[in-house]
Amino acid sequence: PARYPVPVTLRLYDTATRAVHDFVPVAPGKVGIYHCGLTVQGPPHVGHIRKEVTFDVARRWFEHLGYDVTLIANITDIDDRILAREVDEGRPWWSIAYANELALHEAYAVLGCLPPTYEPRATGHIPEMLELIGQLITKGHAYEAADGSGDVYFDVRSWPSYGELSNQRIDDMEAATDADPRGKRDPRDFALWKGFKKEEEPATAAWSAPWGLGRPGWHLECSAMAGKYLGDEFDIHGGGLDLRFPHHENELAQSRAAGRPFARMWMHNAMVNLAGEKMSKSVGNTMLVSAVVERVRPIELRYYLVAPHYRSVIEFSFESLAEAATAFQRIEGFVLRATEMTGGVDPTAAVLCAEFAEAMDDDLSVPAALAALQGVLREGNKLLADGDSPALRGNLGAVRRMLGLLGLDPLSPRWASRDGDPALRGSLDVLVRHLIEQRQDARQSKDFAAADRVRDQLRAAGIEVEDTPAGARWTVTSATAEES
RNA sequence: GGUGGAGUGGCCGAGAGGCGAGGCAACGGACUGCAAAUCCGUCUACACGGGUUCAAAUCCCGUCUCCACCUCCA
Repeated sequence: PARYPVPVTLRLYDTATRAVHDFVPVAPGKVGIYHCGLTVQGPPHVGHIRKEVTFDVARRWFEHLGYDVTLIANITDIDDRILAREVDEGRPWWSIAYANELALHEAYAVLGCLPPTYEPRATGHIPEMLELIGQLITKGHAYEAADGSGDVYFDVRSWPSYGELSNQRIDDMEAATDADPRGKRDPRDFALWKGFKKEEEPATAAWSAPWGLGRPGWHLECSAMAGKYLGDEFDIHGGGLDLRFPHHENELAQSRAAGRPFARMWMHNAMVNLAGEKMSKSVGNTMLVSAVVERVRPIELRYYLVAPHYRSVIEFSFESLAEAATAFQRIEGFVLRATEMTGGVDPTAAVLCAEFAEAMDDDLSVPAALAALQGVLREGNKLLADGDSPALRGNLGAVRRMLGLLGLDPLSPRWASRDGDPALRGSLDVLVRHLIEQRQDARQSKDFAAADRVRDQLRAAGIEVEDTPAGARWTVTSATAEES
């Protein structure tokens, strides 16, 4: 439940003004966030999922601050590329879109992202889009194409502040579309509605409109859906930085031209690069989420994506990914050992570390927040040597609280598959304990060769034994390899 | 041509005028039968050339390199 009023502590970078501002919500205690989901022309890659993870962390922090969060992420399930794939794949475009939508949901779940409040599909919002186009035509900001194609364009020259988001002037832009005027008044005018081309496109991809059969333009979809679920004015519009222009610029122009104030601020995450270039389908250098999670555990991939600041470019490599996994294992190791020692704590009851909160309030500075976590963790590791104690419980709770806010608590039910079936694990524990006792006896009688033999046998089976002040503990180290 | 962003120690990755984030790796020490884990310590960096200042990785000028956007892109 939201606390009212929520004190303003959060500062966020706004792409439109290129500065950090205090976050002041449209409605007290509430925050509405819209971020552009996926054009479901293929399964999600690491770059796509970085965006999901970024907004998932933002959402968790807003909720922590007491805001009632409405998070909307759309699914663009109709566009040129999806239609083009119908021919390639030999099945209907809508089937391809849906399959990729399911793959996106799978990736959300695998990476521990909370589902959005709602995930509207473009094809389900044609009436809202037609209404918006109608308003724009009435106000003189949109027109039907002169070539009889049935297209409707936004008239950029009619909107003086066009370019405000990306800080560009129309006359400075490269007019790449000059070669193909398509009945436009200005080459930079963009399509709100695309007339149906019956000889090239399936009939299932056409809707009727006052301007004839057709389908919506990409930019329009987001304006219509954001307006429907968040209102004419809402708090944050997000997405990948590559969408700033033209997509977000166009959304902003058409929404404001229709008389809607639209997003108060814009939040963009930086790209994931691969081999020095933005990961993207057109470049052909994508790394699918499904492929990466065969190499590292999903929680480790999440750590890799969350740990740098969201506005810093990530240069993807398996080397740096492996390093992140090692770094995370140190954190996880403490949580696991301290939980064994204390019998577990309730992280929601823990006090949140002030440095962590300050870092997160400062434009979601996860790197500084993790540094704060490391300090608490180091203290916890010292306490661990002395056995169970209220202080250790405090540190464990604090660490898990911080991790939970980043979606990285290894004991969250979300990651429960880590140790496999609990019943199987119980059976395994009986057997491993038996071997550990044998080793213990051998050590007692100083037969270290025999003791080491037991340890080596277990290691060969993928089980690592460590001696602690409280006795030996074991962990499965090759779990991921065996599962896949 | 236009609009933004970045170049930090072996690596990853923060910071943004003075007090050296953090992690990984390496090395030394403690602990251990030996390990593992952990703790303590070591390794003193900011692309280059000028300038401002008592003081510059941080500000200014110039140069080089890289990335993103101006075409579908998270």
